[in-house]
Amino acid sequence: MRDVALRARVSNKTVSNVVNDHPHVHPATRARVQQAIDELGYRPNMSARGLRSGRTGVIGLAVPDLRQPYFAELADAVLAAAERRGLGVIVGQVGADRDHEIAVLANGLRQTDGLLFSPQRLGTEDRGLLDHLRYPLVLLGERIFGGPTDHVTMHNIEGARAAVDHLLAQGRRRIAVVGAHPDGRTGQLRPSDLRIRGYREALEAAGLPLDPRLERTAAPWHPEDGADATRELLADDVDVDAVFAFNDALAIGVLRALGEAGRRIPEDVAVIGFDDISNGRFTLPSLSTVDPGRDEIAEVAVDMLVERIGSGPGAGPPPRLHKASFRVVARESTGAALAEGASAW
Amino acid sequence: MRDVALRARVSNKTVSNVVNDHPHVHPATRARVQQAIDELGYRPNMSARGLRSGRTGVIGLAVPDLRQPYFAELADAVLAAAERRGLGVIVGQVGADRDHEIAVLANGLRQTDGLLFSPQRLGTEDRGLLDHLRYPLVLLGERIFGGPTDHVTMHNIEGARAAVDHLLAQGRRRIAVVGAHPDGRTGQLRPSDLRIRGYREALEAAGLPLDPRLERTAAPWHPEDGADATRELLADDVDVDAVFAFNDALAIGVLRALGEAGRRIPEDVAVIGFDDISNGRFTLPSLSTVDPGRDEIAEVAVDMLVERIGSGPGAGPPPRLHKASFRVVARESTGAALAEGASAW
DNA sequence: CCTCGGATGTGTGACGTTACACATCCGTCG
DNA sequence: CGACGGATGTGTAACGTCACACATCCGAGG
Repeated sequence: MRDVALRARVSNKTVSNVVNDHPHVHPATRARVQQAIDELGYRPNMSARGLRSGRTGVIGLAVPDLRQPYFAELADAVLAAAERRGLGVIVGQVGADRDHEIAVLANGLRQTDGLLFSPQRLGTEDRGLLDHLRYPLVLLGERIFGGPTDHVTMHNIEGARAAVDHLLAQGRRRIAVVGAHPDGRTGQLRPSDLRIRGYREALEAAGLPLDPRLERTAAPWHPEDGADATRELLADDVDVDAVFAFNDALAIGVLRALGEAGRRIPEDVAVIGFDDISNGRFTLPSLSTVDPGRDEIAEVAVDMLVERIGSGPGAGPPPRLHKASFRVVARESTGAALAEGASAW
Repeated sequence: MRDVALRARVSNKTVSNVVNDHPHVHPATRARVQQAIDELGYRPNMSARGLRSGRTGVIGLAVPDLRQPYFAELADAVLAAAERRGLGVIVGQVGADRDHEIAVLANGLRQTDGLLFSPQRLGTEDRGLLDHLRYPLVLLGERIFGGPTDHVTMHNIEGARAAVDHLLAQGRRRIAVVGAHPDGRTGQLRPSDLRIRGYREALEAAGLPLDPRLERTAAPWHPEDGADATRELLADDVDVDAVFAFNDALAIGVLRALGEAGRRIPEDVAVIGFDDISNGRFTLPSLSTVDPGRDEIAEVAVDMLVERIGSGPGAGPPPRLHKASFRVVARESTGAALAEGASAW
């Protein structure tokens, strides 16, 4: 910077002013400085800027695993949202490791101004960990409620209910779910707990009985788990004309297991998932699903984080909870051939 | 840091020595300093460290789009490899935008020590752009050859040839490809050009004729493009008993289009893809493919970049080209029911 | 008993940037 | 015509860390 200043015959503060688009720089001076910058190939040193300003211009995103399409697409959305705001994103993979999650929470990600964190193992019972953070944090996903931080989530109950309503509207009456989890400790509010609640609400509202044999557990939510659960469902000889899988990865496994068993989709069994991963468009048949508002989640989460970073520790508004809007995406697997029907919220 | 030093009754520098595990610190002193660190909750300021050392401990990874499973899985592998070396990774999505790629190349990613870059639009003809970089760069993928930088790639020709050999070994004789590109400018060596070369070599080695009607173009390589190309192939009434799709995303579309047309897989038509994305395990039928050695690519690329960062500009070994080892993964879509047969290279 | 050298620890300054307080210039207004 | 104020530009001092050159201590060997 000093070299640029000497070459342009100005002080280095003026160079700084030019680089940062400060006002009160004469156009001629600005041009001279810019030329010197170009000639010398000067580029500001981000570490020094970070040291001086206390900001790095980089945020962290901690997700369990990018190989899960949902998180890859979430990362995509967050990266895009951050780039629009001139921020870099350091991505960290935490895995499904509770200790690793605690470590990330304790330290944040190095070199970042704040963290977007989508925990998979930590739950409501760990909310105490959030009390004395040294950096701005915005939580994504369902696993911690009522903590002292901002939280962006989706309409799990309502989305699940809309998915089941969609199946009911197609005349289905024996609707199974795949992806339930055994009851956890009190206060656990996992996505599976919420989604099964939406399922039960929808059935009850329709005056249909609940049948425990229709509620199948599956964990983790990978395709093979959905396939296994479906094979067991069929082996138990339960009467079933539709399956609501708690995410699209499970649903892909459900499609596969039904296909193996010779069931026609959607004629014999309709299938709907949750997440709207892009792959669902290309399964055979294409997969109906619930779009949980991923882009909105990313936008809002980055906005909240930026605001927290800007307002400094302690200050700023009280913790907020934002639920993104969702819609049912009807495709072939529920017999809604081409209609991308929407059930907005 | 000064607070820690005062509390532990040592100098600044000794705190630094403790933090950095330098030798020549008395165990008792180390313990006292560590206690002060814990009591004060001191955490080193990475910006200052970066300013002082000239390193940030963060590398950049620029990929076209994380929604493409191949790149999501590549990112996963790179993140894991970087974490093992104590490095952070700033991920940038460049899209399929030539100007954006040039901009990334010109500037690197902010706040990073070096860049792993997987270009999608830049080609051999742009190699001049690499001549005067201000930062260490390692290229991933096929699109630039013979430039002045390290380059990690896969065995495109050999992998494609092995895929076709696998089909030939199953007795297939009318093998189509999906994913060719129209001839580009001279010197273009796109993956499609290389993979089609492997295809032709395999056929010629087997004494089979080349049939232009069997070589179908498709771009970009998304599932719908594979489905479209397959529909056209079938509409043209070409005799075909196997399809080699140039990546797994295309192959998923191929499976779909064949299914729509009532062709049985693999009885009527065998299908093999390329990339070994994890989703291929869960299609119906499961997808045979070529594992291009993604983990090896990530490991080697990060190693090379770390080495370049360490050796400073200009120094270090001459540009290297590393080709990862590959293997054919035989699954149901080529009739190899359960065997995860390997054809190592 | 002295010297020497390894182990241990210290002070100072500089990395590149920006904020602060301050100078200077020039046109305008009373 | 003098004073005032906005526009424009300057010097200096930090931000937190680590490297350098340098002290000091202590035990071993001559």
